[in-house]
Amino acid sequence: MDELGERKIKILDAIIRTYLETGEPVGSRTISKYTDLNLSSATIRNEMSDLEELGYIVQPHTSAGRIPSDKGYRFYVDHLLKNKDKEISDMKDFVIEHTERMENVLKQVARTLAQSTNYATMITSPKYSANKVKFIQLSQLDDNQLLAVIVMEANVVKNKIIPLEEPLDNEALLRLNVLLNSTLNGLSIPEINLATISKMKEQAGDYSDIVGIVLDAVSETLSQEELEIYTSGATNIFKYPELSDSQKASELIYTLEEKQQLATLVSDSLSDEAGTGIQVYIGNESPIQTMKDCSVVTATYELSQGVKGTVGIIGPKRMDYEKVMGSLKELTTQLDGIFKKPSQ
Amino acid sequence: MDELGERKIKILDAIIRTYLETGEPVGSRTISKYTDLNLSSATIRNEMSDLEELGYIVQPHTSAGRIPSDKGYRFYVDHLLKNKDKEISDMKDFVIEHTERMENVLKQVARTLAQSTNYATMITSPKYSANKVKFIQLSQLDDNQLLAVIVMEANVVKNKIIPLEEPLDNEALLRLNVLLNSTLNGLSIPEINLATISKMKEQAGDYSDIVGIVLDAVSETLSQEELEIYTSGATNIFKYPELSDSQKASELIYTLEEKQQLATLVSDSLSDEAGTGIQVYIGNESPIQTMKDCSVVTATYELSQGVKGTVGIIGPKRMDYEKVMGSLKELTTQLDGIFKKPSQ
DNA sequence: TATTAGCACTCCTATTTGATGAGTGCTAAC
DNA sequence: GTTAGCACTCATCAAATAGGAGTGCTAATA
Repeated sequence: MDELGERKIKILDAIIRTYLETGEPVGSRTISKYTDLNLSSATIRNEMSDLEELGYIVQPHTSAGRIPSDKGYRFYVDHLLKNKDKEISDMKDFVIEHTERMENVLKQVARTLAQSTNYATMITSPKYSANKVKFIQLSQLDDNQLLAVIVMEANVVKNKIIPLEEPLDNEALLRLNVLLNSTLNGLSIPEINLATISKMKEQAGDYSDIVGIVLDAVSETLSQEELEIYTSGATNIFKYPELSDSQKASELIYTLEEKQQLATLVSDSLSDEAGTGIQVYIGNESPIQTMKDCSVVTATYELSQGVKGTVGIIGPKRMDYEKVMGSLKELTTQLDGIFKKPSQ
Repeated sequence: MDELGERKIKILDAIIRTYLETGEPVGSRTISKYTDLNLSSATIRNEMSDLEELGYIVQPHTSAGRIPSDKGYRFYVDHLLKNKDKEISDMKDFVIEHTERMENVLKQVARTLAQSTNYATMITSPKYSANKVKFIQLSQLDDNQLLAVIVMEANVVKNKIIPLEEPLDNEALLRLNVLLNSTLNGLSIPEINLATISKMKEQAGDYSDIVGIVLDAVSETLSQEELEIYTSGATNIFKYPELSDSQKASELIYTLEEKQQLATLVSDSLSDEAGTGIQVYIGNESPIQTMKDCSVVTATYELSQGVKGTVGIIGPKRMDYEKVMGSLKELTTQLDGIFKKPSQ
C-alpha cells in the first residue's frame, strides 16, 4: 500500500475512473489532460510504467493504453472509493408492496435492483435456521392422508401431506397435536435432536410409529432449508461489450439461470467480517469460475433474530462500485422494514 | 397446396430437410445429388425458381442457395412431417421423482426437456380453475393472527395468514370451521358466488364480519390462480448462429427471463383445435415479437378433471420439428402419471 | 534531479484489393 | 421437357495497406 507515492495513487485513481467510464484502455495523454496534476504525458508514462511493474495496471498489448488489473481494482475498492453517502432520493423506487408473499417480494427486489443498476442481480431467501417452531397442526385430510402444517416464528408456513395406512381416530389426532406442540414449540431446528425425538416416540405409545413418520416429515420439511435464489437482469450483461461475446455471455447467463453455483457466494458472504456486510469479489477472487471477468458485490440483509439472506450484484469488473455499494447498503436497510408484516 | 406438383413437393421437402440439418442455404446441385429424382441441377434450378415465385423458399441474396420461408416451413409442418411414432426409448430420461413439490417437478421437467432437445423450454403450472375445494381449516396462530389452510382436490395446499383484532374463542373457531367446510367443500372456484357468500354470512351470525374477512382471504387465495411459468435452457439458443448475435440473443433471453409475455402462448394453446393439442408457431406467427426468428412448439398437458397446463419449446425456425413434436407428445402423456401422487 | 519534448517503433483497427467458389439465370442443343 | 454450357453475381476470405494511438527511450531543459 505504501509502495505507492501520493502522485502514483492519484494517477492510478484517474486511470481507473476513466476506464470505468469508457471501458477503453486509457493512455498517458488522456491522464495528462484529465488530472489537475499538470504533468506532461511523458511523465505520466514513466509513472504508468512503474505502476505496471507494481502490478496495478496492465497493457492489453504493446502500444495500447493501460487498464486496471485485479490488484488495481482491489486497491481502488479498498482505498480510493469515497463512500460519499449517496443521495438516497434516487433509490426510492424501492417502494415495494409488502403484503405479498415473500417469494414475490424477493423477485421484485431483484428486478428493481437490476433495473436501477443495469447489472445482473441475485437475492436469496433468508435462512431461517435460527428460527423457532411456533405452531404445528395435523389434520385428517381424507381416509389415508394426513396434512401437517408447520408455522415458524417469522410466520413462514410449510405444508406436508403424509400418506397413511389407515385413518386416525379423533382422539389420537388430538393427542398427537398436543404432543407435537408441547414438545416442539419454541425449538429451533438444530435443537430438535435425537433425544427429543425418542422421548416423543415414547410418549406417543401406540402411535409411536406414526409419530416417527410425522417427525420424519416435519424434520424433512423444516430442514429442507431450501435456499431459494432469485436472479434478474441477466441480459444486462449485454450492455458491456467485454462480456457480450457468445461464449462468455452464454456461460454467465447459464450460471445465473441454473443458480446452484450462486449459492457459493452466499455462505462466504454470510461469514461477514468487515462491519458493512458488503463483500466485493473482483475477477478471480470470485469462487465461480465463469465470473472471472466479472466483479460480484454481495451484501447481507438481516431481518430479525439472525434471519439472514444475501443480495448480490454481478457486473463487469469496471462496474460503478460507488453506486453499487451505495445501492446495496440502502437496500439492505430498507429490506428490514419490508418484512415486518405477516407474509407466507 | 395443390399449386405444387408432386415433383415440386419432393424438391421442397429435400430443401427443407437439408436446411434443417446444415443451417446453410441449399443450392440446386446439392438437391440434384441428394434426391433420387435423377434430375440435373439445371432442372432443379428451374423448379426452385418456381418455388421461390410461389413463396415457399427465399434467396438470402443473389447467387446464394435457397432457404425455406415461413410459408415453406408451414407447408412442411402441415404436410410433409411424417409423424413416425418416435422410438420412445430415447425419451426415457423423463424419469422424475414425483414425491417433490409440484414447483420442483415442473422446474425439473423444463430442465430435462431443455437438455434432451437442446432448445429453450417453458412450462406452466396447471390451471386449477375447475378444481374443487376439498378441505378448509382455520387455526388460531396467536392472539391476533388466524391461519387459514385450504386444500384443493389435487392436493394443492394454500395458506393465508389473517390478521385479527381480538382472538376468537374455541367454540367460535369450531363453528366457523364447520360452516366453511360444509358450505364450500366440493365447490369449484367459479361456483363460489355472491349468493353462497351472503348465505354464509347470515349463518355466521355474530361472526359475520369475520366470515367476510376469511372469505375474502379464501377467495383471494384461491383466485390468485397465479400462472407460474418456468423456463430452462435459455442459453441453448447460443447453439444456433442465426440467433446468437447480441441483439437477438439479448431480447430472446430477456423474454424468457421475464416470462410474462410467454403467457400469451398459453391461452392460445389451451384453446386446442386439432386433436393433438400441439401447436406450432413459425416466425411471425408467434404472438411474441422477439420470437419472430424462432419457432415455438407448444403442447397442452392435462391432468385429471380439466386441469391443464402448457409446455413449450422455443428454438430456431430450423428446429427438428419431428423430434420436438415427438418429445412433447411423449412428455404430455407421461406428465399425467407424474402427478398422481400427493404433492403440494 | 525531476520533468519534458521529440522521435522511432509497435501493434491494433479499418479499409481496400483481389482471388475463390458457390450458385444462379439464361440460352441453345438434345 | 430436360440438360449442358456459360456468363454473371455476390459472399467470404486472406493479404496488403494506411492510419493512428500509445509507448519507451534519449536528450535537452529547468
